[in-house]
Order: sequence, then structure tokens, then C-alpha cells
Amino acid sequence: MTDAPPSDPNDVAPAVAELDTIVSLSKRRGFIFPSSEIYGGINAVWDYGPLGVELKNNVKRAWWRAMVQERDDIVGLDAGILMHPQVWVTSGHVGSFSDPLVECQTDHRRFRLDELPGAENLSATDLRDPTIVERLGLKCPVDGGPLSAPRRFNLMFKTFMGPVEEDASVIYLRPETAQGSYVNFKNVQQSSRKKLPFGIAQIGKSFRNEISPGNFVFRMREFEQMEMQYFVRPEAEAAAAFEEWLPKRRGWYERYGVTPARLRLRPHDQKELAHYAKAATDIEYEFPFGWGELEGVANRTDFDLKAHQQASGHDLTYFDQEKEERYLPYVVEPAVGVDRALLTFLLDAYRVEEAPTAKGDTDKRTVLGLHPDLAPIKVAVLPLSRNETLVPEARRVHDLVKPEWMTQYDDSGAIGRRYRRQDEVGTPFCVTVDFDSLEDRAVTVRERDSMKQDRIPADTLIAYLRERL
RNA sequence: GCGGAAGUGGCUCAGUUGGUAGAGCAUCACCUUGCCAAGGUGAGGGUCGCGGGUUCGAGUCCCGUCUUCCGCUCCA
Repeated sequence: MTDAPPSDPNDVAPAVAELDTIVSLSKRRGFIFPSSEIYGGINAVWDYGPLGVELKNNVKRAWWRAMVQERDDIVGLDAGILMHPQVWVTSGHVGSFSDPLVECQTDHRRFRLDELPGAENLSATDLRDPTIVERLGLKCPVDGGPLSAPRRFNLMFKTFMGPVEEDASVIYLRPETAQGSYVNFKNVQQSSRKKLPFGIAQIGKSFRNEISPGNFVFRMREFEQMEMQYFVRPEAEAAAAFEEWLPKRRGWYERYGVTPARLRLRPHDQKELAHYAKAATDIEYEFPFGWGELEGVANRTDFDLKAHQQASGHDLTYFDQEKEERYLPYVVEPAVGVDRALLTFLLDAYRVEEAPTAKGDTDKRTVLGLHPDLAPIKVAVLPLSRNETLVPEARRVHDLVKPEWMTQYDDSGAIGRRYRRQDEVGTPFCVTVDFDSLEDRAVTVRERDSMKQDRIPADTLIAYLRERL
């Protein structure tokens, strides 16, 4: 299940939008703003504006639909961001979700201590030992320069639980939603009466104190995840489920319009596997800054359930009626970053094309070719002009459509300009009310991608749009 | 965290050898037009990331600081 990067240059998809273009569009049209901007901004946090929150909700809804609504073997869960501190000790995040880094004193390159030649098999204690570099005589593998003592970067945010900070216990903001599904495994399984294989899906915020965030919303310190834990019989079924989920998840992106040539699967090699995974493959997208992980599919084995069972003393095994045996399920997890998916949809949908103008020549037309399910605004209602009889009629049409979909009413500026405004934010349908409408009670519906216009009776508008949205 | 670059109205930028900020686009109002970014008139909006220094005077020089971008690194 591996895709080699396209070798024939003519095979490569057309260049994706520059990141700056999307950043600028996002701010100008109200998709995404830098957080706390009036105070100079805060690194690696972004706020979603009026259109951004619609788009984001639509992305989440599309995922939830594919994961939960359309399946009878997966159920939802919304666990807390704050969890018992022991969860993160048990899960290995307190110990392993931090990297022992050493820095070369001459060229300032950084390396993971446990990846340096001669330090591969160090114990956790050794990795923390400030004298370890000296004891082993480690040098910078690039220029042979002296290395600093190891410093640990824990990627988890800490805060305090309890009113008095001094007495309160340290707790963490979750770095992944998955643990909520593991600690609730029994609750969910029993209350929903699911038999294996079944899954628990979650969408929610996670927090990671990344060493170097960046690339717009690609890597943030506060971000949102869509993770699904699929519990199966060990171990053969896990391997099979792993292979099944990869094309399924890749297909999801294609279903919502992502250019197939800009997607690829990249299996992790043994060294880069996370501490909890036995196998993992990334679904990557070709971002303007290079191929980057969109989604990770991992075989997490029974690592988490086994650890929680041991640490909590609660039996987390599942009794299989059919096979009449009791076992700890294996877990296959597809995990997506909502913000990454959203960024992908934005980048991939952005295009500038030639379009005819009133004068007869052509002009640039900026279009977000978002899938209608994802588009923040589904329908725009536009009176042909800001005329005293046209406006009330257009308002009536708008009132008709408003309860059904997210809409916008716009009567400011020339009609052509208003079409282009809607194109730029991806609105699939524009409904225009003109002077004839006052007589024949008909409206013009114009479709974003084809720019085709249909003249239809106003009272069939809802039915017409319903067929297409 | 280290190295490099940058920070001027909503966006993209200009700002000459230091003399108290401009443009295009966007936004809004009015008039005209009326189906794909039309024309006209007008308006709002920045003290130049922040703090300090040099100077009679700084967006324009110096120091500090914050933020962003590109590399090193990592992950959804």
C-alpha cells in the first residue's frame, strides 16, 4: 500500500496555492485570524472567523458522518480535555512524549540523544543523566563539535487543578483524544452493547508544546483532532483492519474533492514509530512546503488497554461470546488533525481562472472550489440592484432559504462583483432576483463551478437546491 | 533554543542622503448602470510591532524586546 512520489514531472498535479495566498485570503474574508493579534499575536495559535468556523464545523460533520452516522459499528464520545494525571503516566506520554535533545555547541544542530551512534540503547535514567554525553564521549555527528547535556522537552502542557495553586496537583492538557476512548472502553462498550469489532470516535481539542510549530495551521500548539479507535481481535484482525482503513481514509479526502495526485501513503519505518504503535502509515498531502502528514493510521496493538488495565487494576478485557474467550482487544486508529484537513481543503480548492467580463474580454476569477458539503455559505441571495422594489423581494427569497442552509444576503455593489465575492469564499449557489421576478415570480440560480444559470419558479427554489446540496 | 530574513492603514506594498506618512485593492455612503470584479463623487481607516536611546527632529540610525517567515527538529 505504498505510493511512490510521482517520478514523471508531467504527472505532477498543478502547483498548489502558495501558503501566503491562503493566509491572506483567510484573514481578508474571515476564515482564520492570528490569535490575540492586537497584543502582537501568540505563537502557533489561530482563531477561526465567521467563515472559518462554518468550514471547520462542516469538515467535522463530514468526518462524523463517514465515521459514525453511516456506520453501525462505530459510536461517538466526547471525553474531557483534563484527565486523571495517572492516565498520561500509564499511556507513556509523561515518560516518552518528550525528547531528550542535545545541541551541538558549534553549529547548534539538535539531535535526539537516543538516536546518536553509541547511545541507541540507553536506559531512561541514562538519557536523563547530565553527564551522559561526557561519559560516552559523544560528539556532533555532523561536524564533530562538543554536545550539550541532554535537555528534555515535554510536549504536554501542564496546569493546576484546585483553587490554591500551591496545594493543587499538576494535571495535563491532553496531547491526544485517544486516551479518553481507552479509559472509557468498558463504559462505551457496555452501554452501547457493541460487539467487537467496534470503534469509538472523538473530535476535540488537544494541546502540544511543540518545539517548533508553524506553517499556518499545519502545526499548532492548540489544535483539534478527529480520532477513531477501532477495537478488534488480536492480532491478525488488527493487521487486516489496518490495511482496510488506509484506502478508506484516503478515499474520504478524494470524496471531498482533494486532488488524488497530491495524496500519498507513507509507511513509517521501525525507527520513527511512536512509543505505542506497532505499525503506522501516514496519509500525506503535497503542501506548498512539501509533503506533510494529514492523517496517521496506526496499529496501536493492546498497548494502551494493557497499560491501563495494569495501572488501574480494572479488568479491561472483552468477553467474546462467539469464541468463548476473553482477551484484550487490539486497536487500529485513524487520527486526523481537523486544522490540517481544513488547510488541505482550502489549498486544494483554491484556483484562479480566466472568466469573461461585461466588456467582453477576460479577467481573473478567484474561486474556492470547495465541495458543497464543506462550503461555509451554501446559498447567496442577490437582488440585481439595490432597488426599492427588488430588495424586499430578495429579502423574501432569502427568508425562504435561510432556515435550510447557511446563507448570505448581499446587495452592495455591482452584481458581477457580488458573484466574484461569493466565488472567492466557495459559495456553490447564487440566487438572483431581478425585475422580471416581480412579474413572473422566478429567480435565477447560478452554479459556482459551471457558471450555468437556471431560471426557475421561486416556489420551487428549495426543492431545486435540495437536490443539489 | 540556534542561524538567516522580515515587521508601515483590512490585504499587497512604496516611502529618496533622518524633517512630523502615501498608493493600489478592499470597505462604507450617494448617484448612474443592471447578470459575472463597470463609471463618478465622497468618506472612514495607520504615528509606521513594542520599549528605550542618539538628534532640534526618526518609519528612516543604535540597543533591547516581541512576533512572523525560512532552515535544524517533531507530529495530527
